[in-house]
Amino acid sequence: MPFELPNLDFAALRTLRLVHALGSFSRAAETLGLAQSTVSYTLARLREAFDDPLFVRQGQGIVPTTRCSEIVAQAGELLDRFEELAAPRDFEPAVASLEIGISCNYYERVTILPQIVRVLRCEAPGIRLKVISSTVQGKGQLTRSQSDILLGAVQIQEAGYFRRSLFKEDYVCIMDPQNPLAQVPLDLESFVRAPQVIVNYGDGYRARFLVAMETAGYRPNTAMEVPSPASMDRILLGTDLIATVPRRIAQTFRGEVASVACPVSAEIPIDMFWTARTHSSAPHVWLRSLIATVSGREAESLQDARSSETEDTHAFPDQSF
Amino acid sequence: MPFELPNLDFAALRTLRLVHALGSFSRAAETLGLAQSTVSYTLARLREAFDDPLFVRQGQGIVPTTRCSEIVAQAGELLDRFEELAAPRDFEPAVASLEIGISCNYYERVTILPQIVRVLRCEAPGIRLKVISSTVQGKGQLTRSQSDILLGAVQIQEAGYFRRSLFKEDYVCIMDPQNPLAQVPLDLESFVRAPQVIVNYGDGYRARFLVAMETAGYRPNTAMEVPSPASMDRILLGTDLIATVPRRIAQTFRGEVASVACPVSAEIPIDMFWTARTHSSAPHVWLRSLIATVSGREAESLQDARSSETEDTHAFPDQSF
DNA sequence: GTTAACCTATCGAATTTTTCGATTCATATT
DNA sequence: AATATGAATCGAAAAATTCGATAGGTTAAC
Repeated sequence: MPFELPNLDFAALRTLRLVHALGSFSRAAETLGLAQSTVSYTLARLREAFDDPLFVRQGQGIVPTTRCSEIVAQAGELLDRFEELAAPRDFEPAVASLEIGISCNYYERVTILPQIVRVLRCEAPGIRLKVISSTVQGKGQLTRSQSDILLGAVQIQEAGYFRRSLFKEDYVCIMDPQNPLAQVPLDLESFVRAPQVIVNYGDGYRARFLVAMETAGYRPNTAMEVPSPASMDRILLGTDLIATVPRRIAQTFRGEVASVACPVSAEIPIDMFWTARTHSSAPHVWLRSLIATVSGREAESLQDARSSETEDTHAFPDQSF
Repeated sequence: MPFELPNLDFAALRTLRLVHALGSFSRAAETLGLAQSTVSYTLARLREAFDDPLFVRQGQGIVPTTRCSEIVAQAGELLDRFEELAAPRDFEPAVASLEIGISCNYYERVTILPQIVRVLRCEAPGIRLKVISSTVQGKGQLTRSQSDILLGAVQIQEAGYFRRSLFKEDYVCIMDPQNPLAQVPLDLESFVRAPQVIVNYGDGYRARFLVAMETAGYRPNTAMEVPSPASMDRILLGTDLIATVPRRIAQTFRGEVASVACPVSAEIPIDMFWTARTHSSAPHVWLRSLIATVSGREAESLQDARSSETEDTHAFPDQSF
């Protein structure tokens, strides 16, 4: 009996990964819906199995040992492979019961999700969507399994992610219907001069039309910044302000505000990303296909986020290598 | 947030692998020293997790489903990787590959690092040292994991740091060999009067002999300040200036400048600090031991940076609680 | 066609592990 | 000092795993 084979369950590895990601036992417990003492006990088992303190106290919080970071990296791969292996191979939308995590921002919540939800309630009422704000962390949320699908105008260069292009969006300018600018096509000069409400998405992101403007040497007349285009109509009505928002956002204000083409042309490519972990899971394949379908015709082209390639057998397959 | 998160432990995967190999629940149970019903129960869990019968009865025995064989192949890899991951990390310098961060200043880079590097290239060529300037932030760099080891004449009062005393250094005065002061032992009065090049280490630090002088009521005749003792010889040669530097720094100028004992006695304790984060990591233990060894005999005394401390049972142990 | 041999599945009880709430302990902050 | 934060620990409760015994099902032998 020289060696005792270490034993752990995958849930323990998930806990380890989460503690590492959050830097806190208590927050991990909260996220998992468990008591803090439970996480503490799980960590004790992990410490035993790996014969390492894993986390040591430092200052306010905890800091992972060097070995811990190695382990988390490896364990992450093990978990992904296991979850891929255990992913359901077949499912019936009508009876399947599971939760799928989607990470996206306001734009996708407004333009894509409502249609998805409608279909889901009819055809797959057992699929529960857990939508979280991606802000600028969408990629990390995917890799940490905090979400299964990432939607948005995101660019991921690295290998290890699958991508499907959904559609391209462009900008329109919206304003009070009384605004003189709403009466005629908007020219560039008027656009640049007009007092604008700029959406800054809570910092860390600059809308593409702003980048395009700047590249062309213009600077908008920023009268106000807000973090989200939500209820922009309420802001604009009765003012001389204009706002430049994606076309589909503008459509949600239909009737309330006037919209005209934006003289600065900029495209927003909206993509869907996922990882190998859910790549072969039947419900995920189904949902991704649904998302692509409701996103419209443009969704026919598709690719891997990485370079390579395969083959497609479904109506709206995720990927062709 | 994936599906009904499947959970299994690695022991279950081992059982699966064994059953697959032996083609029998009972023999697997026997091999594992378990009851047959236990294996049956484990298989029930596996069947649930993978949503597949895995084994179906045929004739005398059982036969694996195709999915089962896939799973066994994958699970075998998962098990191998897990066991590799959980295997006690015995550190072999010759093959280890990792980076270790050291925070120190010019003095330690000149006196300690060259010897370390020499040993490392022979015995542990896979260890990459990342040396950063500690200036006066060494402690913060440690706690922020910007470095793993801090070397220098540092005093850390707080708890949470490990310390090992390396050696004590003293000062000598160096000057042009032609300097009259170089011909006889230097007396205090001449020392105080002599025009000095003062090393200010880029502000924020005052050399200990300066503190000692001031305490004794003397003030040096400062002719010049420089941030580092590097190439001090080039500055001194052909002048009447003197400089007071740690003995081992002076030795790097050997032959170029004359050096005499400094009449102000001040000791510089050179210590090594680290944190719990790397305390139990085999490569770090090994390197710390190496640093202590090449730092010489004086390294035998050792303590914790915190209050408690004990004696030492190993040749050059970091610490024993 | 019955029986014997050989498996796996299942049941109830015993055991072990996991979880929880409360408390304690350690550290940092006021 | 006092307070706040967060991990460790304790005892009790809940859940899971394990075991022995037995049931159910298939094959081979008579």
